[in-house]
Amino acid sequence: MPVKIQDVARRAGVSSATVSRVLANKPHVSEEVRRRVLAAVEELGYQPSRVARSLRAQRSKIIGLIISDIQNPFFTSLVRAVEDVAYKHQYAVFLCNSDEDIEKETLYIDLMRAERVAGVVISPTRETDNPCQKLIEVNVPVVAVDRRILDLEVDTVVVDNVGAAFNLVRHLINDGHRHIGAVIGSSIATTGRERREGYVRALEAHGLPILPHLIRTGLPKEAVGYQLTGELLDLPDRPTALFTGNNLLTVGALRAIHERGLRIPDDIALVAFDELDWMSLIKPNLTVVAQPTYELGKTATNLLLNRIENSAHPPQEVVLNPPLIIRQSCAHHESSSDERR
Amino acid sequence: MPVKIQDVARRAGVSSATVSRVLANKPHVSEEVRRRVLAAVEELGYQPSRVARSLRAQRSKIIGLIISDIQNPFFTSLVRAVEDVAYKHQYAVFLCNSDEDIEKETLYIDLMRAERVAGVVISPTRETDNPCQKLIEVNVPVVAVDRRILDLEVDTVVVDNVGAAFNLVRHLINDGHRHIGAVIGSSIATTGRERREGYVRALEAHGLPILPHLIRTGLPKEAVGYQLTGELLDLPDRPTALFTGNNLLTVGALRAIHERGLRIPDDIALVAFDELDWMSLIKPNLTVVAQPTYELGKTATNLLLNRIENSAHPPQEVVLNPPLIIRQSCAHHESSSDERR
DNA sequence: AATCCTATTGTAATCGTTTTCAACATCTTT
DNA sequence: AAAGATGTTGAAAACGATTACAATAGGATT
Repeated sequence: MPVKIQDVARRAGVSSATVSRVLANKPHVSEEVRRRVLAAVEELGYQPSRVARSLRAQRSKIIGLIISDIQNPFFTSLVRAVEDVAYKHQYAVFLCNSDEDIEKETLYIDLMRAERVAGVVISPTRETDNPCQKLIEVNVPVVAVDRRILDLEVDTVVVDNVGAAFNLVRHLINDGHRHIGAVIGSSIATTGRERREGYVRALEAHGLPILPHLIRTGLPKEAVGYQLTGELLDLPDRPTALFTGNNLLTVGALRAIHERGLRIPDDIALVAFDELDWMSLIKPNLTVVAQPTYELGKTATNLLLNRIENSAHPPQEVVLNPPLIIRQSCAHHESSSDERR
Repeated sequence: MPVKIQDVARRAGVSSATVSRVLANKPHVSEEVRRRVLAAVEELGYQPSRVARSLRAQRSKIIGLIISDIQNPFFTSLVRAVEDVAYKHQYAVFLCNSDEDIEKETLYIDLMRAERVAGVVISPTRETDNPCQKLIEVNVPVVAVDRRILDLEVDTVVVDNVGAAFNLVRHLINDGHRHIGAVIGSSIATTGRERREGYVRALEAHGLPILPHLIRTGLPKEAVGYQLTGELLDLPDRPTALFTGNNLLTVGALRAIHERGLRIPDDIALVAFDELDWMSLIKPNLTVVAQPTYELGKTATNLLLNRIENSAHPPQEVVLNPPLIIRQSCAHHESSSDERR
């Protein structure tokens, strides 16, 4: 039904090869013919079939984007960045929501392969045994963003999770806290593992004990944050401060804290990984590490496009440093000064 | 590079036609051959090229999704629904963020056409003169969601904006408010126009005057909500209550209200269109109309898939009724009782 | 046993591009 | 003027699947 290159060729009185050459801005076409072809294209409203092009070129101008939770504002911002960059380069974006589910992730990766996408940006559900392997095998470029894939050689864009978590927890310690709870994502994914490590290192660096029952982990969802925080708050030796390792976990934590009528920072101090734009509306404002989400997505997509152009160079790793933003959620803690000296 | 149907055929000792028949579960294939083919597929890890299929079938198994703001949780939830339904039916989703920009929307529509997508779900930037026309012309099914396209015959899924806005404003009036400001999206899009209409009708129904300077409109973004609300609050005859017509406008309004140290509902009452999941964290909880966002996306996608299967039947319009949720942001207003009797 | 069906399989055309190769024309160089 | 170089164009072969059609074989019916 739609008009095709043959129609344009007929209208302009040339062959389809010539039309193709004009459209691709190839040399060796006379001005006269070029003019006629462009006129025909205009008149017929011709639009090349990207499907036919993809088949011929053995590669679609599409990039796949696989994330774990489209409803998480962190990823939303990342998606936005990927989309912006792709749009500028005339690429379309396949959006896939893996839901932290490895089966779904695998299916989507098969889909990417079947669609012959030019490349994939992924925030992998887990660090090892990742189905991305299948893409690498058939030479589809992959960029890991936010989370790593340990056993594959791919371009990677992450933040310094260990350092940032370390800074957050050290801040609590410097405020006098000695009994600090952690609500973090599970260690299957990079973010959970590394942020936990930052927490542990900060305690160790200050000679504090690592108490396993103060570290709670689970899927990075609000309901889980609510649940885990509740468990910590109801402990006989309730922590005086909390570190939450993910924005949704933070929302859940806040809900649990509010529900118990506890005040921040008087009853419990709170530092959080990642920021949410509406957080300035709640009091007190939270001390957080602000992730450069848009930057993350933009960098990843640019890396991917580079790799698509030229796959020769060795994989790159970009580590961004998220700033610590100190606000009012963790004032100086008095009582603990008795405990240590 | 990837294995193709010919490779499978050779391996199984049959022709590619037979392989195709097996994979499509067509009749007239002997059990013996079917077994051999499936074994070959398994051994080679064959995956059909969806690109070649699309070319041959003159239609991709892809649906296009064009929304105006991926960072708005309303759309995020909608995207999620579309993605879920598409996934179940083996469709991939092209995500396009139009940014309320008609030029970008047009470019994306051209892209959809060039990619020969099976259909498009769109929340159109404007009601009239919509570029979707171009899709209809080439028989690509379109479903409008959240917002209408007035001059095209397409399936449509929206909420009862007029009714819901009417209910919200009536609630304020019943609480004694007589001087009510409105911060709404501009009337180019359905949501802005219809919600404004609901506001106007509610005032009229109660014999209240429509004061143009109390109605502020603009793009549905937080910064705009902040700006417009600020203007209303700084008026010499500041309204005693506010109606915000969109979730992001609400966030901006809250910021403006907080910044001026005003209390809700004592200094100013507030009712809002659409809900945000973190809103339960701020006090007081807002009286809102809760949009069934997931339902919206799900219904739209199902309608689209139906239309793709069978384009014969006349366009449908589904109108969902969002519930009014009364909370604490608009207590009874005393002073106004003097004004009217 | 001749005829007709039906079940199974293969051949080849098709979808809409791009690109290689060859053909021809024109221009330069000797 | 012959030879070679260069510029412009078209014919045809890919890309990888589906499918209309033909071909063959075997079984049933007369």
